[in-house]
Amino acid sequence: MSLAFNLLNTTASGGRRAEIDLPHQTVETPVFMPVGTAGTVKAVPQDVLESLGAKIILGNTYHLYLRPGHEVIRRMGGLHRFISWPRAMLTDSGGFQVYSLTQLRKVTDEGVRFRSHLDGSSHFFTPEHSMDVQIALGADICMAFDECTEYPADRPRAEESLRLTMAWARRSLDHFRANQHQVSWRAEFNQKTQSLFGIVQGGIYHDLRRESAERLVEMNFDGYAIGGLSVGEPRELTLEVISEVLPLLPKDKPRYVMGVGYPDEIEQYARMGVDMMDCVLPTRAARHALLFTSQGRLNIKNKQYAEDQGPPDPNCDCMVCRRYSRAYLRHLVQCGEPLAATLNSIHNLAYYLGIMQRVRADLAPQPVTR
RNA sequence: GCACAGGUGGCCGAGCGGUUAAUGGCAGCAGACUGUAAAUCUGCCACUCAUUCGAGUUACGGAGGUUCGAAUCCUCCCCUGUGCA
Repeated sequence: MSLAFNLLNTTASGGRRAEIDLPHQTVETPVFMPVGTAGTVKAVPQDVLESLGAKIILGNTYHLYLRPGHEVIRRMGGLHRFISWPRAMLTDSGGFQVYSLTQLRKVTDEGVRFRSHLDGSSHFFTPEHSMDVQIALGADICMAFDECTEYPADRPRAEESLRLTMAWARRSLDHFRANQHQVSWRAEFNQKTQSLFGIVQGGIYHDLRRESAERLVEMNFDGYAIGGLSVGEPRELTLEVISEVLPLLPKDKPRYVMGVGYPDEIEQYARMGVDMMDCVLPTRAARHALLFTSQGRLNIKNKQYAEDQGPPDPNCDCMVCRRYSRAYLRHLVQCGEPLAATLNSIHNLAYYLGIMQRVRADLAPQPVTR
């Protein structure tokens, strides 16, 4: 008893409008999930996230295990309570770190040995360990421990990576099923527990992707993610892989494309039938002074905005655009003021969440006309 | 007034006879960021000409001098800091 997926409408082009009932929140999809790796969506307070309409955010197993430690978080009542986030959460498994910390880890069949990027200490992650940490954290959705395959990966490399991810998916699922009853909030939510998603890998090879999807579906996860994308491959390939994999996934379960994307990408994928997406881009770009607007990219630190009294995006009614000028935002960036990161992040998240809201409206069941 | 220590490109600061248009850092200008080792990284940053390779000009407080060659050595002057009067 973990998750209920209520499909409300499907369009001809494959787009889906649905609701995912999670213990902490009902999430309307397609949904964009802001990334809060270390227990914070960087620079944005939780109450602001709520007012922006964010219904589900991410946390990261690897980072929170290292600091403050999953046992600390367990003792603090779980991640929701620890960071004071009442809505839904999803934790990534650490699989992406197998990819991104390539200089700091060693992969074996058994698991991955990481050297901490914080202090160099050694830590061994297995699928079982990732599940234990994620159960301690207590997010509504957990992710199987995978290896995010890099790009480019030649055929033998993609096969080997897939073999590993599939074996780890099995182990993740078995360990998760055996231990999911331990989640701290189970009694509070009518015996509901966490959900576990499997992750499709296979690089850019369609048959590997297909094999991956089929094997995961057989294992019967609560939802399915497409991973290993947005790791440097051309956009057309990303699109190709998503198009190839989506039809292979069960229609009655959530589909999640991990780590995407630019504003036009998330809109495109959502209209194709992707239910969930997450990306660091809106928040990272914001901290680096790049705003996404209805008129395109806006590098707010550019000199040309020094005396621009207009709002960052004239077509945006977010709390930042309603109140502050481009000139002021640029000034904050120039001064290195922390508020720059906060305001820029709020706008970018508002923009991303706004895109999803529009797409959801478009995908909603239309009133019958006759 | 005397004694030390100094005056280097927008700022700070290396260099102390030749591979120096001058190391670094900051500021400035621009670009990149896709399940966050990222409030990070990359490029440019004297002037003029050239699309590129490049060419030329002016530069290390000022003026002289020594030397094949000076930001670097010498002389005088100006200025700054500290100490003593």
